[in-house]
Parts: sequence; C-alpha cells; structure tokens
Amino acid sequence: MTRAALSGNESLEPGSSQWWAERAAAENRRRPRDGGLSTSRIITAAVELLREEGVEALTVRGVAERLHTSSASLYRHIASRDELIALIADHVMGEIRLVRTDRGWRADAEALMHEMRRVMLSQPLPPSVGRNTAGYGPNTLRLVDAALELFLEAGNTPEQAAFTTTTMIQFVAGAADIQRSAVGRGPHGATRSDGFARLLDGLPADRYAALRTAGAVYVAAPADEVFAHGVAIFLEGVAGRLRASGLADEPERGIRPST
Amino acid sequence: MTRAALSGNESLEPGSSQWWAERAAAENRRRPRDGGLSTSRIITAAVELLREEGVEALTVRGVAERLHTSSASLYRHIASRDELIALIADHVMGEIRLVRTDRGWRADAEALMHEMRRVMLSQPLPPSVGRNTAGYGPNTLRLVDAALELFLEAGNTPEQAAFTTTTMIQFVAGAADIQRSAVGRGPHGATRSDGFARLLDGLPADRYAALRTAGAVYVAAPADEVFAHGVAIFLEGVAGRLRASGLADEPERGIRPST
DNA sequence: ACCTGAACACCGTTCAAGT
DNA sequence: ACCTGAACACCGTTCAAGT
Repeated sequence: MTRAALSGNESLEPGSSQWWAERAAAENRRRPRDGGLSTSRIITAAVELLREEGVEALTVRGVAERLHTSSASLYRHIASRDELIALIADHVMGEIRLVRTDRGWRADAEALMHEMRRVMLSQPLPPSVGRNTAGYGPNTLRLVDAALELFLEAGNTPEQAAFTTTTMIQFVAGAADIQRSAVGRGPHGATRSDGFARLLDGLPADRYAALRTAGAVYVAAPADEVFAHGVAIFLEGVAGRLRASGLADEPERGIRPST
Repeated sequence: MTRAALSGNESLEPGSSQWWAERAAAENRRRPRDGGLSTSRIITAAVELLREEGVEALTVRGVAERLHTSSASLYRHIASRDELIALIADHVMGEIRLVRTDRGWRADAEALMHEMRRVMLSQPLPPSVGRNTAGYGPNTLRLVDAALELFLEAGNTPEQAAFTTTTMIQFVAGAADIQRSAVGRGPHGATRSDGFARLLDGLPADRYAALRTAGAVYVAAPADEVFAHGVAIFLEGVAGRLRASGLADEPERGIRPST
C-alpha cells in the first residue's frame, strides 16, 4: 500500500504489461504539481547521470542529488530502483528513429537493426536494460510494432512475423549487450589480441585447434563488421524461410500485400 | 599490490584475456593449502548459493557464510566481486556438452545452440554473465573453439567462421538473457496476455496497427518455439551465405573439407 | 605469515517527525 | 497533506590488530 507510488498498483512487477498499463493510467490521473518533481524529470535526470558518470553512478541517491532533493522524495514517484530502470530503458528506446526506406523490407529491417544498435550503444545502460524490462513500455511497443509491420509486409504470417520480431530483438540486444560489456579492448582492440596470444600459449596444445586457426580474427574482428555480418545472416535466413514456406517474397521494391 | 589476490596481476580487468591468462598462470603456481579455502571451493559455493537462493542472494558475504568464514577471507582468493562473477560465468559454461552428431554442421550447430541455451537457463545468473566477462575463460574458449570448428568444416573462411560464431553467441545469449529476465509471465504465460489486452486499450487507437494484428501471438508465443524459429533463421542464413559466396555447402552428411 | 573482527563508505528503502 | 532527516538493514572492500 504505502509502497505503491502512483496509485493502487500494489505490487506489480516493474516491466510487466500490467505494470505498464497501470502506470499509464495513473500518469493520466496525475495532476502536474507546481514546480515540483515528476516522473519525467526523474527519468531525465537519471539519463543525464548515466551519460555523464556511467552505470555505477546511477543510484537513487545520485539522481535525487542531481534534482536537489532527498532520495526519499523520489519514492513518491517511483516505487523502486527497478521501476526507475524500466522507465529509463523505455525512454532510451524512444530515441530509436523509425523510418521506412521504400526500398523493401530487407532494407528497412537492416536499417532498423542498425538504428536499434546505435541507440543501445549510445550511452551506458544498467545491465537489465536491453533485456525486456522495457518490453511493454510505449516506446518499446512502437519499436515492436514497426518490426511486426515490416515482417508482415514481407509476407509473413502473423505468427512468423511475431517470432521473427522476437528473434531480431534478441539478436540485436545480445550483440549490443555483449559489446557494451566487452572487456579488455584497447583503443584499437590491440590489448585484446595481445593478451589472447599469451592466453593460447597457456592452453593444452592438443586442443583448441580451431581457435588457433580462426582465433586471431575472432578476437580482433571490429564489432561493426561482425554486426553487419550478423544482420546479413539474419536477413538471409528470414528471406530463405519466406521462400521455403511458399509465401510472398519481396522482389525489389516493397509491395504491400492486402493483409 | 595488496588487492591482487593471486599474484602480480595488479589491476587487470576481470574477464579480459590478460586477466584470464594471468589467473591461469597464478593458479598453477599456487600450492593447495591444507583443508583451507580455494578459488574452486569459492566458485562451487557461489554457484550453490545462486541455484538455491537466486541472484539477489549472491553476495560476497553470503558466499563467505556458506563457507563458514568471513568475507574478508575470500579476498585472499578473489580480488573483487566482479572477478567472482567472471569465474562463475565461465564455470557455468563448462556445463555445456559439446557433442558432434555426425549429421552435418547444421545439425551440430542446432544442437550446440539449444545446449547453450539450456545451460544458460538452467540456473539464475547475475546480469553480466552471458555477456562476455567469461569470454576468455577456459570453458568458454572450448565453446568458441567448438563453434569455430563447426563453421570451418561447413566450408567458411576463418573470417566467416569467426563472424558467424560471434553472431551465434550474441543471438543465443540475447535470447537466454531476455527470457531469463522476462517479466510478468504467469504459470501458463496467462498473466502476460491478460495485461497486454489492457495495455493495448490504453494506447492511441490510430497507431500500433501491426501490434493489434500480431500482438497477441507476439506476447503469448512459447519461448521454446520462438527460439527454435530463431535457430532456423540463423542456420538458413548461414547456409544461404555459404551458397552465395560459392563456398562448399554441406550436402546431407558431414564431409570434412581439407582445411 | 596468515587470518579476520571491526570499521569505512557506501547502497535501497522506510517512516516518524516535522512543516 | 505533503515532504524529508534520520535511521535501518544491508552491501563491497579494507586494514589494523590479533594469532
């Protein structure tokens, strides 16, 4: 009771669809006070803090300080740190620009994936973001909607479009997440390869044969190139499955099927 | 100096290749004391704690308690909580069974991906695991080696094999990560869909058209099926690119090219 | 030389006491 | 009715004082 900051959402799990639904309702109900605190001011401050001082600085107390209040005051607007993080996650997703290129679904999907990754890497984010605590936030749903639209227009069934959208998000989020937390990369990725040679030396000589063949390029590969390759695999796979299931594939330009 | 638990690895970033190399060297140097503490006992205790009490219970103090010591004592064997997490991550990867099916690279890759996911979902893990803090640990390198081998035998160049391996890991890790943190799923995923209908009602009626078409199946889709679909897309994409680049594709059974 | 109790500098969160 | 100082119950990490 006391814990629910914004109404009677009792103990809904932050990030769940019910939580987002309740939050939207409560936010409409709310009357913006004088010059006081608000959820959006808190989110803005939190994102600034994140950008300027990194993930480790993102504490409830830190956000409060930036707003010249006490942490206790924030708990009138957010019920927990987890809520704050879910809100930040969706907020960041809002920076993803959704544009249609008119060059067919493959070009659109490719652009969308690169744009998602750009935004996810554009600032530090707490570990749980990029997962799906934001999954049902308004901005994230816009993204999901755009992806579903794209894959529907490509000729997929709703189920295929849904599965493909989830797969796309999983891949892009995974790639961004891993790159974000990538460790030991020097300015030119040099540090990484250096230590790697030493590392291989320490391993049993009769194993790790493939690693000795392709390990160098595996370690040194520029993240952008690897991601572009991953996108190509994904698009090729989606197109291949469209052909296999005898559904409409896209010739050269986008033709909207009468769905 | 004082901080480096296991030798002169000074301030290497936990998870970096140098850190793993240094750690392996130091571990060999070390003489196992009487019946005392050891890194592996610490890891075992940490993993037990994780399995029994979940991510939130994984504290240095909690691990110490389980070993009937003080947290200060653990710092003789690990330099920080981050080190502990990197070690746990690689330890868990060690549970991945690497088997060749003799039914060609596609079957092998498919089995490997499902096995990776199984292990990643088999127990709670801290957020940063499944990213690449474990990237250079011995068990993780065995996994990478197996994947590289697979894709090399399929006929890829070392560079293609490397890129494809990274893509595979990113996708599987992303899928597992998102599913792990999936929020609001009831016993039968019911809760999820329930709240979703209410959520859609709250959204502007003139937008989110695709979401209204495919949203239900998007939300309710069983994670296993979605993952299987994602694997199919990935394999199809890899095969497609192999054909496109004129490199050897796999007919029906595995034929080792003379790489 | 090794170990660790006790302390330090933080956290997220709560709530009684203020206005 | 709203706000918040101060406290609670934790953290990770350190180090002086013990053995």
